[in-house]
Amino acid sequence: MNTKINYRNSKAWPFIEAHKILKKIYKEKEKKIINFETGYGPSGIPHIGTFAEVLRTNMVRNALKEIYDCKSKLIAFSDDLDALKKVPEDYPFQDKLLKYINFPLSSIPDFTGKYSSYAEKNNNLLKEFLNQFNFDYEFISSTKKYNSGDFDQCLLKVLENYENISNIILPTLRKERRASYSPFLPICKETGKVLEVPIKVVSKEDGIISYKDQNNKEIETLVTKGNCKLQWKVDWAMRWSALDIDYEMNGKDLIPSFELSKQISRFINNKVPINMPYELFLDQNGEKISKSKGNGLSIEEWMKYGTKESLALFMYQNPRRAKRLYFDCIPKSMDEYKKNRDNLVNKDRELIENPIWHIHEGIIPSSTYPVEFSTLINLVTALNTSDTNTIYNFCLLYIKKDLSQDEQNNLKLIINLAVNYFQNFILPKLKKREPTKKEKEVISNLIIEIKKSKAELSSEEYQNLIYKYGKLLYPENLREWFISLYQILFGSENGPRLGSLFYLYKKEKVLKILEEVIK
RNA sequence: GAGCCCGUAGCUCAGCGGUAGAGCAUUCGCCUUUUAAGCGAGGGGCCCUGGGUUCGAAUCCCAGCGGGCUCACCA
Repeated sequence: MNTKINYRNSKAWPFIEAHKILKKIYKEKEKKIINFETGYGPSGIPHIGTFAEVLRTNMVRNALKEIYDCKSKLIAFSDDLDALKKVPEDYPFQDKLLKYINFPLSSIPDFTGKYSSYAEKNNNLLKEFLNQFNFDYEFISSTKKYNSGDFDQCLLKVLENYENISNIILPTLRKERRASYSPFLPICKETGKVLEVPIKVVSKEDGIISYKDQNNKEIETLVTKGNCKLQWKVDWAMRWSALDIDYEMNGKDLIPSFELSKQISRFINNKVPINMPYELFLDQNGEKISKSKGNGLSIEEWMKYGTKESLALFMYQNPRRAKRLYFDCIPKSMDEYKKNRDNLVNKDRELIENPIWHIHEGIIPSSTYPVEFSTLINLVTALNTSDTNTIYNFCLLYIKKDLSQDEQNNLKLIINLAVNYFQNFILPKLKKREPTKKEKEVISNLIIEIKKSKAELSSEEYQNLIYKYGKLLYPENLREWFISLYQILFGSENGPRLGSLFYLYKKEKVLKILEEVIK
């Protein structure tokens, strides 16, 4: 911790959140470790929202580290004992999965055969994403925790307060649902399904309840040792106590649920984390992003066109505001990242207000890419090519200074991203125009002249030739000539300096391109 | 019905007590050689309305109007 900085006045939200934690734990003298939790439901592939939650929670954790010397832990908790409620629309083995409705996710096979269960596959996808960002986290499987008995003590407490807890939930439910509601969901020994059935308390001391199975037979079961799962709002509250959770974020859709779980926790160990609700991501039209609709962006899609840092920056900005998440966000975020990185000053005070500090957990990279991403996209568009070497060499012509190894690597990296962006979003919209009869004539004369030259031409020589023939066609207004060439060659009104481009392409390729145009 | 978010340039948004900002769009000027991947110059705003706090409000508070999302099945 740097004592010179007054963190208390920081406007950066991770510090504001960290101070809320500090304020609370000052009262708990025994506190040895601060636990941050993020939840994940592995019923489908990880959502970008889940990812955002981990990223943002980690930013708070990092801010806390800066102001308070204390151990902390980031828990990624997977609700893999939850029952499968419906088959995700994009899942390839629809029919096979349909047979497993109401089964715990961790008990469903993975039909690709690569993982031990359906939940395991999705859990691993999440871990892969988190590992890409080098998060330091502890992954916890709900199934393992229930089965190991780690939750037993808290489960018995829930049973002990069965009536009190039920009374909190029941008023929030509709009549039909009230009849069948129970905080405990027995896992059927015969079928393996998670049952939503009314239960009777048999013995609070021994932790035994009973329910009627599908054949109307009265079955007794322990609530402990993985025989029962808690209904989720109770489950959430139980987890706070069992895992001693100090901080947890949630989407605004869970605000009412959080309030209920908070009440429930009074009957367990009364542990309620500091909480920050965040706004949900919207798509281009302002609608909620959902996997089934396929709108908005997935993590993979972002990573195809932007760096992980640009994604992290997007997640950092204004978590309490609903933000539209679509393709246009990527170049903007890429440019803002560079701007923030270039604006970095060494003053501590300003450093912690800069998103870059939070994105990189306080360890600032020594350099970033040497050109703005949007400029690079313009270049790729102007060159109308996906050839990364040509683009790279043109960049070097333009930058005119030596690049460090890091900068070279960064440049190569974002050129690939820019090419992807160009191919998917710009190329389909470009329309090259046919040259007029006169233009064809002039271009073919240009071709002849280039052919005449024995050696390779320099960029100046190419440029001179272009001027020479342009003057024949547009003696008063050479500008028209260039606009025409750009339209014919690239489908846009602006373009690169043609002499330089031809020089990079070399004679053979230049001739090929020009001949193609006048066919 | 309840909760949350948002109303700032034509569009998308940033700013969140101290002279109204960016990108894109638009208008004008610029191609025989310091980078047209553009460059230079301009136009465009009762910062939703009304009240309050303040020396001072786009910014904070209250009320309203408008837009949107979420929850009230499941998680």
